[in-house]
Amino acid sequence: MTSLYNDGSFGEDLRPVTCSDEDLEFAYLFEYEPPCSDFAAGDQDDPNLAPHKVLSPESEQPFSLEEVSRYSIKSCSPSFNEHSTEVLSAYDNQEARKFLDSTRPPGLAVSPRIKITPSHEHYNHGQDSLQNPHLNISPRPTLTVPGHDNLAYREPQCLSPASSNSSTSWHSESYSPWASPCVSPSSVQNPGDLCPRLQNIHTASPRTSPGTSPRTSLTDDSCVGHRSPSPRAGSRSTSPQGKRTYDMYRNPGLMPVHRSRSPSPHSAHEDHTIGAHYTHANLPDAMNGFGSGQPGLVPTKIVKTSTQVYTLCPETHVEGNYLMPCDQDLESKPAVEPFFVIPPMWSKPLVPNICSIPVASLPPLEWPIPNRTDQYELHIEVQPKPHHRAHYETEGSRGAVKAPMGGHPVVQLHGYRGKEQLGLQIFIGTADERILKPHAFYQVHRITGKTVTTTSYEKIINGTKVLEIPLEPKNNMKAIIDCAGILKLRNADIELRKGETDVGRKNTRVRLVFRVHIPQPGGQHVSLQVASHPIECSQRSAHELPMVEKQDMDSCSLLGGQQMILTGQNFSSDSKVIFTEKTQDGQQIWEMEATVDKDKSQPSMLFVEVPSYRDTSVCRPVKVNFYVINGKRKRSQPQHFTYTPLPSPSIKTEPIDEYEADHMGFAVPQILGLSPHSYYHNQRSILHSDNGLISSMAPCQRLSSSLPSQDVRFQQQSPAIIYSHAGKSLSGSPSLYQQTGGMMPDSHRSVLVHTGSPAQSVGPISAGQHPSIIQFSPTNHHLVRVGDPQPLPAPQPDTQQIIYCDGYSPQAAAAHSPTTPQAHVAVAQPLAYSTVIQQQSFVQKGQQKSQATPGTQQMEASGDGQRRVTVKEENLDQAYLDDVNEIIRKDLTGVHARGQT
DNA sequence: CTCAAAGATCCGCCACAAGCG
DNA sequence: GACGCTTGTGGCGGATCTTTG
Repeated sequence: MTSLYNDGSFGEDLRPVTCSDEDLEFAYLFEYEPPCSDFAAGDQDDPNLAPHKVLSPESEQPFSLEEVSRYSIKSCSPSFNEHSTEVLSAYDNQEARKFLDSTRPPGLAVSPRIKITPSHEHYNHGQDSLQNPHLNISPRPTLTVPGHDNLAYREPQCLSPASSNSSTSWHSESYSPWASPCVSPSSVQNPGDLCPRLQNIHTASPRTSPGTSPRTSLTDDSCVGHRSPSPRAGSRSTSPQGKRTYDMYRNPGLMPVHRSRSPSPHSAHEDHTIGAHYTHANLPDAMNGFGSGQPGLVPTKIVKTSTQVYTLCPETHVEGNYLMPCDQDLESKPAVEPFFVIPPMWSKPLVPNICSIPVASLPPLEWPIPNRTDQYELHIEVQPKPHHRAHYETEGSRGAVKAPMGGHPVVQLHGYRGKEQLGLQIFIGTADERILKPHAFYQVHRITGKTVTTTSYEKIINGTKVLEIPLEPKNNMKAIIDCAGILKLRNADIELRKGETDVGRKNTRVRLVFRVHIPQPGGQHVSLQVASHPIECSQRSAHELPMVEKQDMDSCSLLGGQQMILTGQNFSSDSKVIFTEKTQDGQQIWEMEATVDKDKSQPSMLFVEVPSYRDTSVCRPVKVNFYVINGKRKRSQPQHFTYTPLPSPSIKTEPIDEYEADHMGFAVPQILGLSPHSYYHNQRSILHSDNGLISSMAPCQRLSSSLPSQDVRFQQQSPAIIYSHAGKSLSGSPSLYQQTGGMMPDSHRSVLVHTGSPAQSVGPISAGQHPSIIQFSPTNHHLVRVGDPQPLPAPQPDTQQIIYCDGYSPQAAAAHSPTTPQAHVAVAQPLAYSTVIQQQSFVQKGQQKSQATPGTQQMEASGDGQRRVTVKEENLDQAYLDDVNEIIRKDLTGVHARGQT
């Protein structure tokens, strides 16, 4: 297998491309985020978006079907230009690189990240086309790379300036990042082998995201049986949205095509979505803007499907580099070094935006955002079921996420008084204890069909598929989420992605994340986000693993004895409930099986008698975990339970500790309407804390909103106000963070982020205090300090600012790279700051010898450079740990240095 | 190398709606 | 237009094969 990546310079567009060596010979691969409404299409309602004619370079007439069909390159960027084009060269071909470096046009970067296998003959069709004199668009002198004859770079330039961003001769083919990046240039390896009718069908990408691909159309039923050995071949779902056999992937020519008699009620928008596909028949129209009126018809992948030798025409630079076929014998030049042309970022959405706010103005998906302000609240009225079997692309849809009691999740925006509808964005987020971010291995999948009542649109934001559905005042700003399924991406595909550090294995829990952006006067907007409870997406776990959804109590006295009712799934008569206690470094120090009342218990309910704690003399609350286990390795996620000390006048008051913090934390989710038993609600409070961090960012753009700190509700939710409750120095009292970590499942790892100056006073961060942020990168596990070298403008005493970084761009945000885009906010060292990083589930120990407690790293320094670093470790994965420790090491080094001075 | 678990794919059924006679 | 049959599609449940640790 060969893995291709586009270059990191395109940040968020890090897409792995995995091709079988047999399939891959030369491919232009990329995905672009958007839309390109001015490409080969137009908006019938908007004269400014009138279809652009894509003219044949030869005839200067719109492409004909025949002409298009002669081209083998399957799509193109509509915007190849000096701003956007990048040439990627072979990773290990220094010679080629040097050559390219010396010859490439300005503005074209050469990436060393591509590895590719030699070319193969795949697509006679394409080869013929490339040899077609009609394609000899530019008779410019060609340039060959010594020893790499079929290196090629081509920029479509054959278009008039008005449509100069359009392609010349490409078959469009979508490439979906969530879809398997397997690119099969051999879409039709041998057209003659296929159903003759299929030769004229340009199928969807073999890995096209189901929900994103407008269905291809079959011209002849006779082809159906050809591709399915099933006795019910004709009746089996042939939806390109879903059920595809593995063979179909291997041979996309066998891809089913759509002949729906019941088009989706949203089909009018289908082609506005990403990943549009074309048939040969409709491609010319699409390219020429005829007939479609579908601004979203944007090819998202270029696949050259010929072994034709190409040469670079560098002299044309921006305006006209073509991939020129030449006559050199490929076989005599085995060292094929293909180039990959990477598209630009397009900012225009493929879909008609419900949300009118430009994507570039919106916070990245991995940014934590509160679910409420004093004015608005985004709330999940009905949570999704804790299990939902995600479907692979090879499968048919497995439907929309449902609610536990039937129906579907419901989300409502409270407090909105406007008349305009808003767009509710939905994406699949992580469900571990880290900062919520888009899940690398799952994507939201738009469900359409008769059962779906909610209109939805798809878009990609920074590589994450996002559904957008309208929130309408007439519906009381409530949306029934019956259009959101979950698509599972293959682990291998995602793990190959550059910069991806997460592993897919056992990473099967997700959350539905909902966002809304509420425009404010003056062009600002308030963004709110809420995430659902975790959803387990694996097949097996749905049948085997017990899951606790609810517990009727979360604490009792040390003596135990009380009955606790657990509600959940997959309980059995053999289910046991085990209470455990672990130290901060993850060592289990207590385990006790609770008594389960088997007579009362049901598959969805367990009646448990809470065991007494091992030491009933302790005088402080003790947090433990329990889990349900059905047998070997079939245990639920750990749940949380707190033993409270027996009332005694002799109990002395302890300093602020985890327990106190926990209770503070609990107040938050309750206010938010989340289950107090869910660990994740605590994470929400983490996020809120981060929002507090965000609020400290400067120089940033204040986007919203004025929040009276006197609002009690907001005080209970706002991190800034929570801070104020904490008393004085934030860092001096890490309880806020400990509480969060303390509630985390043992099996999880976490990195919590805290910022604040010890000198900071209560309330909103004040001017001149230079708060700093160590922000855990959602993707790469790097910590990025976001400092503020400049005194912050003093916020109004009664306001809270939600600030997004100035200069934020999709590229930056999407990069999923902490080192790129936000660099402009990672500015100079703050004059004084404090950092508290708390990790749980560490495994590495002993790096810091001056730990106050086992498994805890703590470093303090006082004085002007007041800094405090507190790290707790409990069973964190090593990889995880390494990243953090590196940051800590540097941080501590700096502290030491300061201390010495 | 073996094994088990998890991932990925495949198979087939059902319900329902639309097309059609 | 009603009816019944056929077909297409979505939505599963479960089995099986493959990969991974």
